[in-house]
Amino acid sequence: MDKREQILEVATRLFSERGFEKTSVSAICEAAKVSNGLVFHHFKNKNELLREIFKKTTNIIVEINDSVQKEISPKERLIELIDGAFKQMVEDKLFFQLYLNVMLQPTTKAILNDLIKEKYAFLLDNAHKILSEYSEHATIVDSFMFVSDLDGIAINYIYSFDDYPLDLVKQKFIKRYTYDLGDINQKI
Amino acid sequence: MDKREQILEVATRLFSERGFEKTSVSAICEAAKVSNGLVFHHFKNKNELLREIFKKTTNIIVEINDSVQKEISPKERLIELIDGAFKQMVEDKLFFQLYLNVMLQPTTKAILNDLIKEKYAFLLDNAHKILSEYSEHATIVDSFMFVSDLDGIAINYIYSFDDYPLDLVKQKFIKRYTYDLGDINQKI
Amino acid sequence: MDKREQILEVATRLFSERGFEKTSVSAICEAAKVSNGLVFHHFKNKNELLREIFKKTTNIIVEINDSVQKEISPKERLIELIDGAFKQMVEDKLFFQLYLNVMLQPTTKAILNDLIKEKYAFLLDNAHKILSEYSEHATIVDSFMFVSDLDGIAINYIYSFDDYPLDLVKQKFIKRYTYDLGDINQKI
Amino acid sequence: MDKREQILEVATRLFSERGFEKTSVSAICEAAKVSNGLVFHHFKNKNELLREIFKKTTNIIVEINDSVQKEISPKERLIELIDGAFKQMVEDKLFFQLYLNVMLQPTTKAILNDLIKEKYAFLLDNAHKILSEYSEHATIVDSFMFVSDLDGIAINYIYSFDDYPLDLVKQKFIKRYTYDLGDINQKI
DNA sequence: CATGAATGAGCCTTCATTCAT
DNA sequence: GATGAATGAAGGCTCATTCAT
Repeated sequence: MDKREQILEVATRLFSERGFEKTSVSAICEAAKVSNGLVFHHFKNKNELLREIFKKTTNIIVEINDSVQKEISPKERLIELIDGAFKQMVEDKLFFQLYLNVMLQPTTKAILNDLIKEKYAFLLDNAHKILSEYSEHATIVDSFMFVSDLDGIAINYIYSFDDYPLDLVKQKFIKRYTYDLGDINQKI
Repeated sequence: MDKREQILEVATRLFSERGFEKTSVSAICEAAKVSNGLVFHHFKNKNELLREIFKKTTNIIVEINDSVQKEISPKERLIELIDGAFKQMVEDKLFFQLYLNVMLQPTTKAILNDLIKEKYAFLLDNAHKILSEYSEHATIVDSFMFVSDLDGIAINYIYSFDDYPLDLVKQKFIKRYTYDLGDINQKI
Repeated sequence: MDKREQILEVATRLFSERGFEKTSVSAICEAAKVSNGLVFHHFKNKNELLREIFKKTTNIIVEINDSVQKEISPKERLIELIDGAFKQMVEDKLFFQLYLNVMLQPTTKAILNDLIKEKYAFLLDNAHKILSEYSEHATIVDSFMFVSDLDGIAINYIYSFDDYPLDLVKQKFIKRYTYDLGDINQKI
Repeated sequence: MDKREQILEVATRLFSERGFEKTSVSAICEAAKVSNGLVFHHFKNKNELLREIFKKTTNIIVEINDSVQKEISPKERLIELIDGAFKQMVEDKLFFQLYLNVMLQPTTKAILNDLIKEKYAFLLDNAHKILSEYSEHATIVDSFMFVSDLDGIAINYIYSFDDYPLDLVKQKFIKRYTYDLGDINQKI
């Protein structure tokens, strides 16, 4: 049983649940049944551990976006992208918690600045690619909004209270982007 | 010069800039030119100080929403609400930072749970009122999305990198809500 | 009973006895019957504590040198300076231990670099003044040697083994400097 | 390439440069390009490594003193001894650093106590032999002072600041011991 | 109301050392 | 001989909080 992996796993969970600052290295070690020193044998320091986790977990995003590359129509592809994002909100709540938590905390944001920037560019780029394929009127502003909208929904679903109507929101969201771009933009 | 007020002011700024966890009481006292013990004379503890600040600052939200209650058409009222929200993102960046930061941090969220819940209900309610007045087809789901969308835009504007096209986003956003609800919903 | 003073006192003793690196802050606190945090309330950090101690203790050197300024002949003054230095080796062994220890440890030397430099310049200067008054042939090289000699004797007396013949050394030392400079230099 | 030797070499350098306490075993291993465990395979522990190094390096002293045993006059022999000592200060600064550092650090002194004692006795003895051969009036006190003087000069040359006039000091030092003992002692 | 000394728990990190391979 | 994962104690330091004045 790889103890390094074990540390990563436990740390990911605890960082997500409690936040980075509020998760002590000792807490991780205790939960991972590992000595205190081992963390620093495998990772330069707590910050580097966070970076490692961030890199690893954000690859999920890439995978979602990549999985959409099948031989389907642009519209279906767009819907599938949205579908993937919503599915992930439900299945990887922890991941989203970590992602948002880390982005909104000045300290942690500084630690991960380069990685966040990179990932953000990727998201934007991907959204732009799929939106453009769907509608020739899609602008970069639409991509910014697409990403913002998903973030906003994630935040409200995850951090707001239980009664968030995610399914209904999803339906409206799909309608918004399949209708908006396909028809509205061109009308206006 | 009221020292209690001074503490509140400085603490608000520091909490916003550095995050709650990363702002020590001593740091606040130093910046406010006040002795260390005074904070605990005026506030039960650091958590209570945060609650006080949260209560005070979130009243801005209420005020924005209230200021919209003039004698104007529902559409104008909706536009004015959106306008106010976007204006605040620019003018009260710090306030948004604090708000988001605090909501996405498990610890601080727990501290403020009741207050956040209350404020969230208010926002939702207010959005619903204005949206309903504008379109009879507006559902509660629209309100959820309206709030989500604004959160998402705020997050991306504030925490993403400098090049967020806030003005263009705002225009599209207004279009989205004046068009969407007025026409689309009723079609579908 | 001033706890700050108490910390300084105990720390001086422990630093001298065990060396700076090998004296933990906790050890100081335990010995001074003071809580662990208090050290950092009064001193910025362990290094700064050392600097404070160094400043305070090296003032003894200044005092010795100053106490020689009576209305006596240059020769008597020189002898009195030597006398003072030897007396201090015996009475303030701890101080010398600290001084030498700190100067020869790369880390601590770095911490105190400016202070050591300053103190060294003072010693050299003072030696030069007194030697010059005694003999017009005294050069700066004599001052360097005077200081070196005293350091060497201190080191050997303090760190070598019990049988160092300090009194006899002192007699020879006085002879060396009263004879050497008065007569030899002028011959050569 | 013998890894044991490599460890010894690197450790000697690092101990001299940074001091024993401030040199971690890992630092040695990294610099020696050797695994962490190997040190403890070859040496019982860090202390034993220091002892080994001390034994090895202090043999240089013996060699200097031994190299003086040629067929020359006592005065020349004395001068050559002094010459060797001064040359070493310049050439083996690191060695002196280690030697002084270790002697003045309570912890390390304890570790090496027997070895230091032994080496000190040797130095004293050797000085005494050479001084006695040169002058029948030389006493054991002269030997103590001879050793002290050299230590003092070394300390001041190595740890004081760049401007120590070693060459001039050396000239005066030779004069002192060739003149002092040859003439002064017998006068007084 | 206001100060600041004092506390003590907890945090991140370092490090000598052991041990299975 | 050689590796490097693993341990656990200890270190310097931070910080919310209390309390005498």
